Amino acid sequence: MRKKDRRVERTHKLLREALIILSLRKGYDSVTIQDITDHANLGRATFYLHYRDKDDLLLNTLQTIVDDLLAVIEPELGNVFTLGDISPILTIFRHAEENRDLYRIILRGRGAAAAERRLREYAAASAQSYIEVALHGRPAAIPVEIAANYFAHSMLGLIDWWLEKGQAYPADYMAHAFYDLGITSVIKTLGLDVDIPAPEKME
Amino acid sequence: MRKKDRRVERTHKLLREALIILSLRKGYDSVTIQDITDHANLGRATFYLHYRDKDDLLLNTLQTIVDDLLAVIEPELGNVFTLGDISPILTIFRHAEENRDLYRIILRGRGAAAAERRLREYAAASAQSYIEVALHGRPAAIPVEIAANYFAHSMLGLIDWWLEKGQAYPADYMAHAFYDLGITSVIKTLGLDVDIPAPEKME
Amino acid sequence: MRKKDRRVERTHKLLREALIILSLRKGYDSVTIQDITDHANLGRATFYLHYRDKDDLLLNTLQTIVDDLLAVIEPELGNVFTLGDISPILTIFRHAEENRDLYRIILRGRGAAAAERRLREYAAASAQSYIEVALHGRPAAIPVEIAANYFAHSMLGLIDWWLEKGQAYPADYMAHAFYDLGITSVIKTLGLDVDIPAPEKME
Amino acid sequence: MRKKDRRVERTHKLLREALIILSLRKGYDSVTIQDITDHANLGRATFYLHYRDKDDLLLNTLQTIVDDLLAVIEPELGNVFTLGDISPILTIFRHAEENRDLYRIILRGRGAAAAERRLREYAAASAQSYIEVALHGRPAAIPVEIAANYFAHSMLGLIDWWLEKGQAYPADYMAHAFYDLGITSVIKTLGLDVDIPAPEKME
DNA sequence: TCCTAAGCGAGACGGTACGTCTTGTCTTCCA
DNA sequence: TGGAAGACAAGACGTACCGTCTCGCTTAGGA
Repeated sequence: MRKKDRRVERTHKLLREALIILSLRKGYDSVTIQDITDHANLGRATFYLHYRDKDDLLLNTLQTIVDDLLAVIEPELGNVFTLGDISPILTIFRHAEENRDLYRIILRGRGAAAAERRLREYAAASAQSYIEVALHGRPAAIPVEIAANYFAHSMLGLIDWWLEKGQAYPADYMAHAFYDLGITSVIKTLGLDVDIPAPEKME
Repeated sequence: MRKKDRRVERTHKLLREALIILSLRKGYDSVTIQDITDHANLGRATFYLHYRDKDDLLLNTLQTIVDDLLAVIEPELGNVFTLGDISPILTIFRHAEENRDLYRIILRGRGAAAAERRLREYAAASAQSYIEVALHGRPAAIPVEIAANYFAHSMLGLIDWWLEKGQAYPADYMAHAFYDLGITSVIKTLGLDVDIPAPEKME
Repeated sequence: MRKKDRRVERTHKLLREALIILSLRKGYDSVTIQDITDHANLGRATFYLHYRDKDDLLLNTLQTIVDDLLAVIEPELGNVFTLGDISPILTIFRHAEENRDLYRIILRGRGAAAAERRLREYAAASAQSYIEVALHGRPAAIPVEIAANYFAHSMLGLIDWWLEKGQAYPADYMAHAFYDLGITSVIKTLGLDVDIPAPEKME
Repeated sequence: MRKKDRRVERTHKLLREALIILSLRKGYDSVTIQDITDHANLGRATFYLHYRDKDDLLLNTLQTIVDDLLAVIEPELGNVFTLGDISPILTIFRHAEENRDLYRIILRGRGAAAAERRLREYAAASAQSYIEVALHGRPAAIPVEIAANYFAHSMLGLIDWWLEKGQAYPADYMAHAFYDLGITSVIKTLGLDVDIPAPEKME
């Protein structure tokens, strides 16, 4: 088997980075393919050897980040997961903070719609499957899909606002606030009877 | 003052309607100015006599809808408002249902980003000011802006999902679900001690 | 009826002139659409409002010149035409001299092949029809199409060489030389018995 | 010194043949390097190991053919040559017929301009030098270069037309026709007093 | 017979031009 | 005088080739 050209990986990285930097600077959809390749010191045609269009590049970039998050959060959820556990929420907010640039581009609309939708759908689907696991087949007081979508959209909406404000609050603070605002009521509204830790004191 | 040419109003209406119809058919930002004016039986240049660009038209359309909602909800809120009151929520979900086409275009991303942002910011600002009124200066347990943004994003996120699903649930049902999922926890997290009506039974 | 925009005619003229000048300067098929529109001070897209591609522009330019030639030569041929008459030959060589730039671009290959072919075919067809008229149905010693093509190609070949050499000889001299070299033998080979004027003296 | 790899010769042959076949099929300048190397089952880069560009390949191919013609015609001309001799003309038309594919590609414009020009110039130069030999320093009635170019262009023009028509007439017939149409008049116009054989009867 | 340089396949890359599309401006004409 | 028609500049799009290059594999021919 032929060894894959090591240049390709470098090219992908350059393109991803250029897209993020330029999107922050002038807005995702004012960014031109030419802008990207100029910034990456590549020929414009080279872009098309690797990606179909700008959205394709963004979606690929999103995927790498999502995979990264999953690698961290999956084990956490898998082991000792209860719906009332705050630690995955903490992980998510911290991950968002670390990758704030990409999150902002995707969440703060302006054209990155395909990526935004995919992320929202992904979050909702994940929430739904975890809720279903937590139910063990018991009936829920309201349809699970409503609760799951509520959860996903409210969390992403809050992250969006938080990042856009320049992270005026620390990630852990936001995670706790979100936990108090959203998680507990979701659990109760669903009629689940889990052990909810008392809200910690925050100053 | 000169009376405004009645034709102008008609032109505006034709353009607004064309934008909505075509956006639903092929997605807001695949719609071309030419598409719009063709559908409205107007010359393309005429468009520019009235609006700066497509976003301008959409924002104007949004404004007419928002004004419409305000005309209904303002009196409600002004009179007997308590944070625990579900009736404004009902009004909002019903309004969304009636104007589902426009809401979907604005909320379901794909390019209508300026309008989406404006709507979200407007909702968050409204929420914040009503919360502040309800606090009468008492301190809140968490920053009001967090709660307000949480509220606005989660509601719009839920509406978005609901409309996109083809309104599988009636507006009143959704309003109650949202009330249970979001409002009560917002109130409690803020440390407000209002009279929360017991969740109604829904079948 | 709407009167045609006078700008269009000006644009056509600018494009034709730019094509000719630039083709002489750097060769027809090194000339870019961008080159043409830059030289004409027009936007590149404007080119495509008027012509399908570069060949289309050249063919249109050719047509205007051919029409111009026909306007002069048709009456000559129509009236007192005999095959032995030198005056149409004179007219052609003079016309070539006046429009030397365009003739050179078309005849001196390098890509203007569609135009070259059309011109050659046109010349051959014209020659053939005039020969047939001159025959009044009498049989010819060799097929007319051979003689006609021989005539057309040899004349255009000679014009090509002459122009490319920088017209080292006057048009009238070339016309006489061509007459002596080609016309008389064509007439005799066909077996026509026309009155051939004795070659004039040239110094 | 290393002996040259026999594969090279095979590669050259494959490329030449691919160029000819594909040029006939879709026109010389619609043929891409990729087309050629695909057809020859070679890598695209390999092409550039042997030729600078497509024209280079065609010119090389032309050269092999011209050398081939010269090998036959040179002895003929050298020995018993008089301008009135028809046999070299016969040889040329027969050679064109045998190599009709290549002749058509080169003569029938469409982009093979460099090769066409070279062939025409070569033919004209040959003609001129033979005429000069025949003159033995006697003055000619018209400049030799005019006669030589007339001769070269008319012959190639006639061959072009003949091949393009699908050789509706046999090579020998065409050679005689050309002889009658062109050679005799060239001789007479130059003022040469050679022994011109009476035209043979053709049916 | 081995080994070693050449021939070659594969394909990334920078570049240039193409023809298309949409935008927003402007001008001319018509009702 | 408002709108229709449409010319125009600008500029991005995705595609197609070009010629260059690097990387390894294969193989022919000299040691």
